[in-house]
Amino acid sequence: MPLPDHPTASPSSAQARVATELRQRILAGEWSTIGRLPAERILSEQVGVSRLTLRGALAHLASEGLVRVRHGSGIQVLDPRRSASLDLFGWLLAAPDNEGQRSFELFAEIVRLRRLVAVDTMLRAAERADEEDVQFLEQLADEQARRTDDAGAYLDGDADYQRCVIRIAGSTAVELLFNSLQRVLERRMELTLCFMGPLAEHHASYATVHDLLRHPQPQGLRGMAEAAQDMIERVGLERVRRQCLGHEET
Amino acid sequence: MPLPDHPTASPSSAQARVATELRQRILAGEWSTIGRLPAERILSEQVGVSRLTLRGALAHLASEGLVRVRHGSGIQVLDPRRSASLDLFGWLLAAPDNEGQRSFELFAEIVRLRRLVAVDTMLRAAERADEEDVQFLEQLADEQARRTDDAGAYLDGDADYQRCVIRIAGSTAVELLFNSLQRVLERRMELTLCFMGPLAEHHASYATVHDLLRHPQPQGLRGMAEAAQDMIERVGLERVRRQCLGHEET
DNA sequence: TGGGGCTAATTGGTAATACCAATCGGCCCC
DNA sequence: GGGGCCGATTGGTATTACCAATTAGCCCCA
Repeated sequence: MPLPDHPTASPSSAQARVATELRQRILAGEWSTIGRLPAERILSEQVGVSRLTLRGALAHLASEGLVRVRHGSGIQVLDPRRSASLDLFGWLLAAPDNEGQRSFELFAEIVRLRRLVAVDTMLRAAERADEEDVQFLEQLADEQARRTDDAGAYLDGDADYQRCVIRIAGSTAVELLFNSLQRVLERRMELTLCFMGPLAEHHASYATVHDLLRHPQPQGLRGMAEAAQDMIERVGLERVRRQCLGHEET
Repeated sequence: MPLPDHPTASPSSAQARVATELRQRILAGEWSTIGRLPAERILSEQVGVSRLTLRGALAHLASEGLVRVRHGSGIQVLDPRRSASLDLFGWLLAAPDNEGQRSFELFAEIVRLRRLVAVDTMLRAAERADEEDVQFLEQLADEQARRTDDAGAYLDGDADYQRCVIRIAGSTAVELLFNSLQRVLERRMELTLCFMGPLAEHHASYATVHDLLRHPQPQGLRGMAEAAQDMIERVGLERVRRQCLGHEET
């Protein structure tokens, strides 16, 4: 079964294309010595688009924390390590020059971060979940069983399931963070699928969650949750590692 | 000593003003039934700005995951719970209708999330830190001692310090997540200061970090890190709670 | 009568131009 | 020599026109 390619290139709009180009040049450090970009009018002519389109691209970069546009002053280039937002990570993950080993490392970082939050969320959910909540989760899991042959639908359903757990845990911040992480993972959906492994096997893990939520034994729960997640992470990441190092795709 | 007010209102540019207005109306559910906004030309006339400015505002909202603009189709209103990014949290925290109790709850969520990541980061940093790293941190801490009378400088220095710890831990993802969380906290800097407490006392906590990094005893380290962070969180959040419920500011 | 393809209305995307507004630096006056 | 004023630089907004993708509906044909 062929896995879908990841959408490295082909930004549809001119705005996105310019944003991608400028992002690369900024991350390559082209203007980091002078500390700011050329004036909008100059830069727009350089990249061959109207000033309007350039401004759109700059708005993207500003929201990612790569630049800071100030009225009267110019366009300040920021240090990504100090001010780039989590959104930038998606681009790092999809950058063509981050293929192979680096690609795996970045993907592993996201997975570990997600696991960290997931374990904590599970603990909080276990404290607050009642039987009705768990039954609703079981219902979602049942629906997932019928999607094991449609990867896209299964991924969506799994996201819904996890959002439901987060909602039980009751944290808006984690809910939004999950969305941000999800957006990052969507850039390399083929790796996400690889990480999850055969969907039929993955589906079995839902039952473990329900068990944990039904029997919240404060002492051992953290250990159980961590152990389960740890195993999934180890097995899944090993699969991803092999895929990343195995075949090089342009 | 009067604490600085939080910048609830006064968006300087028209773009930001329109974005704020639309964000409020979207979160209030104004268009969630029909599922999409009016056409750009219509909407721009409604809010009284040019289509260009409106597009700038829409770009912001799109990057926050509140809307999705598609060529040919209209402007789709998304469900914030499913697609809003972490950036939106800053606006929730600063929204005038989230004052008082709600404001405290949201702030507490961010602090807990940050603590969760901080503990894990500390563990990873302890595994990798050498004496040189710790000495550099001590140097940063020393500089902080001279800033206890300048809240702004102290906050910046503290952020640098934490970034340095993250860098030792070696996770790009956490580095970017920290930046995103930082951007959120900057919206309520007066609460952040309140949380930290008297800066002279806060400064003492750096020494604890250096101890942890120097003596990485695998078994007890997690407990120590959590206990220390837990205490800080409990004391600090109680201060913030009092401030949030104490005085109501418009 | 039903289905497929084509067309036209809707709606976002880009461009060119002009002018407003904030910032910064240098000059001039005191 | 220092402070304030003024103009050059540069981003912010408005207007207008046209391109391009999408959608829906109509028409034609089987």
